[in-house]
Amino acid sequence: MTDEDAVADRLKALGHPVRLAIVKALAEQNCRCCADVCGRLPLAQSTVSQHLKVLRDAGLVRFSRDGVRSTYVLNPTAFKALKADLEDMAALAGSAAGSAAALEFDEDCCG
Amino acid sequence: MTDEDAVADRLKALGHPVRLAIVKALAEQNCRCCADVCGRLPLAQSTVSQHLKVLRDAGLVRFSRDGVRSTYVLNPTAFKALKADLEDMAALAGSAAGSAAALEFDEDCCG
DNA sequence: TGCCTTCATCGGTAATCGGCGATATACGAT
DNA sequence: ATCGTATATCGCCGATTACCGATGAAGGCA
Repeated sequence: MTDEDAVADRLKALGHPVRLAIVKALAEQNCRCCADVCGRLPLAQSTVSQHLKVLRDAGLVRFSRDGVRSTYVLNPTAFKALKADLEDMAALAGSAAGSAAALEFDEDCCG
Repeated sequence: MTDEDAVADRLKALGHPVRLAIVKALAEQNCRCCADVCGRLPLAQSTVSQHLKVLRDAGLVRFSRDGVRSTYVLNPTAFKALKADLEDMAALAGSAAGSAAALEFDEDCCG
């Protein structure tokens, strides 16, 4: 898996409203087991477990089993990396748009 | 569509390696038509057009028709907004992880 | 041992996605 | 009017996703 694909996987993992809600839930309290997350969402436990697995596989969430419970914690490193990627894209988008505006007077772009 | 869903849609739109490559291509040169993007990717024109539509529908890319050509330009506002969302999440993840680390000495979390 | 709780995984189903070729649209040039 | 170019859309398909209920695995407790 290339680096780009890993970024795409993480973005894709976050690209679902339920998983965004799960991330929010995990952020609200620092320590959360699966049942807690289930309690906040109108979804079956199996569904929530699968979404948690997606976040886990993407590396966005760390997980440890404590006896019967599983504890899920957001992985700050992954989120920071993703933030940096978005920053890069935003910078590129900004400069591209700036140049494009300048080119409104220059019709022979798109060669 | 709620605000959260819009964020999810944008993340989802970026959550595909081909679409990331398209964003990169659009960023490299400030002005790009569909054929240019097609030239960089080993995909059929119809496929590229559909990916561009996904990016367009998500609001990540602006588009205008100049005669026969379509010009696609990255939308810096959308990228900045997404960057801000990721910053928020990274901050939440950071504080949550910090508290979780502190809780390594406090076993009675998770109710 | 047997029961309860917690969570993960399996199996099935409906919906969506990603890709393609073919076709449609729309414009410029001849 | 016709042709060629550039792009969008349609129809189709195989693969994947999202959801559920049911089942399985494993710890805690009586």
